[in-house]
Amino acid sequence: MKSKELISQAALKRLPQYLRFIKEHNDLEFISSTFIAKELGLNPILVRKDLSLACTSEGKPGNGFEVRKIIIEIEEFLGLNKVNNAIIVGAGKLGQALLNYQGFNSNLNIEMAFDVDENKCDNKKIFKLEKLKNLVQNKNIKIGIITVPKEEAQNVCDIMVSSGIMAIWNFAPINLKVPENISLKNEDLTTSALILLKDFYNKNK
Amino acid sequence: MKSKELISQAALKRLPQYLRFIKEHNDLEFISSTFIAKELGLNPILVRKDLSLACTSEGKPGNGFEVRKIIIEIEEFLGLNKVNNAIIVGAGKLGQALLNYQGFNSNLNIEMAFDVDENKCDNKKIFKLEKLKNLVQNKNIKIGIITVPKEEAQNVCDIMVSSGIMAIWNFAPINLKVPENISLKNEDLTTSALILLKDFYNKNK
DNA sequence: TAGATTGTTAATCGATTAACAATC
DNA sequence: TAGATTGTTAATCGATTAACAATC
Repeated sequence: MKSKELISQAALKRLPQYLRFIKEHNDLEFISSTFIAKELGLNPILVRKDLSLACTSEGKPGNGFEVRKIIIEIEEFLGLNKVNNAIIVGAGKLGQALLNYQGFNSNLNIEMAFDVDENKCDNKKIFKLEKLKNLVQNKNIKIGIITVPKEEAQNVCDIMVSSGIMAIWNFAPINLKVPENISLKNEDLTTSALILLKDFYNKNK
Repeated sequence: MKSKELISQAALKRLPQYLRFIKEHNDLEFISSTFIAKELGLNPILVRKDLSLACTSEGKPGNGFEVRKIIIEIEEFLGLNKVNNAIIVGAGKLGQALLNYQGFNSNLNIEMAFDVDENKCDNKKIFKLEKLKNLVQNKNIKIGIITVPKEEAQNVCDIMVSSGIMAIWNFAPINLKVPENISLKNEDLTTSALILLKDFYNKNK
């Protein structure tokens, strides 16, 4: 088995895009990097490079990659076949949107939701925040999602960390402080909107 | 006025982070790149470089940057003082979350929401999708947000483009096709979650 | 003046692309 | 065989970091 370098953040963002595209063409037996690249507006060499990092099977010169195989291999590489149990704190609109989100390929399973107000949402059971530590530890959950207002985010984050949560997906617009062994991903909607607007202004000036 | 190179995507993502941090310290008269960098876990030279791209005023050797001034200049650079009117299509939970989101510094103003079902949300007026083109053109709105299921996303996107929308913020997990003069920002929650999970597994293996 | 910090120029690093021989 | 595509090695490009003289 060839030893693999650590994949870059950039490549990691492209892989789900490839996967989506390849799955849309699962009627084909083979798919080439040329084709993928052209449709997604990327460089074919880049696509090959990325695929070589994620896949164990190799492409067939002249034909491309075996569709059936690389779908499985990319999914395997991205960990899409594992179920990851998570909790969410903050049962406002955004929290509920994530609770109901169909997009997570059963890869991320939000098992429980917490809020200071346990009646926030009518169609799901919401637990009081105080119960978090106990439940998280009993169920051995390692992933936490923060969808509370920014004023409460650091506090919630600290509670999560002290309860054994090791990966935090933060939707509050604030720079959270976490120990460095904790994985943190900020989903900063404000910044995203800003990037879009900037691009828009650049194109139209 | 010194001519500025086009700012990189990476720098553009850091600037809001700086801004947030600097604003938290608006009791100071001066703030140094050293201090900002240390607190945010970045390289001070990088911070200086980024600030030099966004700000017109220069730092004072030995002291740093004038807090009052660079807050204004970064906001100006990021366009945070402009109000950008937008529409949203898809009034489900995620759409409602965005409609109610307090985080957009009044920078992004979602003026109207559309859905196939005009009774989707009780506390806001939702317009029928058919009315989009007329309303968007009358109000001269250039920014559209897509929060519909992925099956409908491309159709909604096409309607937006043909109505004059020039910048699209897409929350559906699908690769939309848009003409190249249109700005498109995909907010792919699935991919985000995946990046977090990957990092988590890397750290804990 | 000494200490801190600046902005600039050059060096390094990593990611993307080009060139090309090998293979189906 | 000819055409298409592969994976690898080397070149390029862009972003980050280092070195350092200038300034408060």
